[in-house]
Amino acid sequence: MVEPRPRRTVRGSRTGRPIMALLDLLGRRWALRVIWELRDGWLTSRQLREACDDVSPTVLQSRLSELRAAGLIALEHRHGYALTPLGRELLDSFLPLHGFAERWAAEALAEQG
Amino acid sequence: MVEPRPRRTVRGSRTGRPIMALLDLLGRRWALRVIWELRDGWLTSRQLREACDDVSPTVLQSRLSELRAAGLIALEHRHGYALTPLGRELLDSFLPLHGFAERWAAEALAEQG
DNA sequence: GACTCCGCTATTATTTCCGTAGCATAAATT
DNA sequence: AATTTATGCTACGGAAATAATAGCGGAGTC
Repeated sequence: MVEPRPRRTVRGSRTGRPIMALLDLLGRRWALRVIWELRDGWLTSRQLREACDDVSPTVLQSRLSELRAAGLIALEHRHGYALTPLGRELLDSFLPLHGFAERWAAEALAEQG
Repeated sequence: MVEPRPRRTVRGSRTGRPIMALLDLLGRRWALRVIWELRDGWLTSRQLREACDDVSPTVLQSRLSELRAAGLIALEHRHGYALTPLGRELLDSFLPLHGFAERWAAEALAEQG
């Protein structure tokens, strides 16, 4: 699967707008989750696998490659994976989602049990 | 495919934490994009289809059903689809992504042309 | 030199998604 | 009243992405 990059046409968009490349990248399975799980620091690929409910290594490695190519995470020898400054910035950008998820849960419970 | 709801175990998570349900929901193809395209108001399902680069109606309808069940979008007769107040809140939560995408593009260009 | 953990890959089955065509309904047009 | 147009939505077959399991080569450790 092609690695999404800004200013390049991506899966589902012919415009090449950066936001589209980003939505393609983040819309792939486990991509958001991986970034989320790296919020507190380094994780080896196996720790990451555990953290993501034993995701299959095939997809995990795909996502890791893509996220690395996108410059959002980095791999350091004997440490594992971590967010780059850019990746950290991205995480901060959707950190409000966590708070939202809680409100969402509250509202969904109120409505439908 | 099961519709993700908070406090319910979802695809890829046995914990039922709301954030996991949300990441599952938003991690599906076109989910983020649909919310994004609804940022300026009502769109009929066909307008939405066009806006999403002619996404196949099969998947679009799946995402629309899930997003409706999650209470993030609503369908009104003769108007089409629009974000609910909750959905609007979600959009606002990841609106910073747009700004991030632009910085990401700038940085990627600087690094690799 | 056997252990352990690392990042990563091969293979096969399953799930999800795509592309095309088309349905039933309802409003507008002629 | 008949036709046209647009709505939300579905069926079906093929393509693509993901899953599950097993295992590789390398690097440190004891």
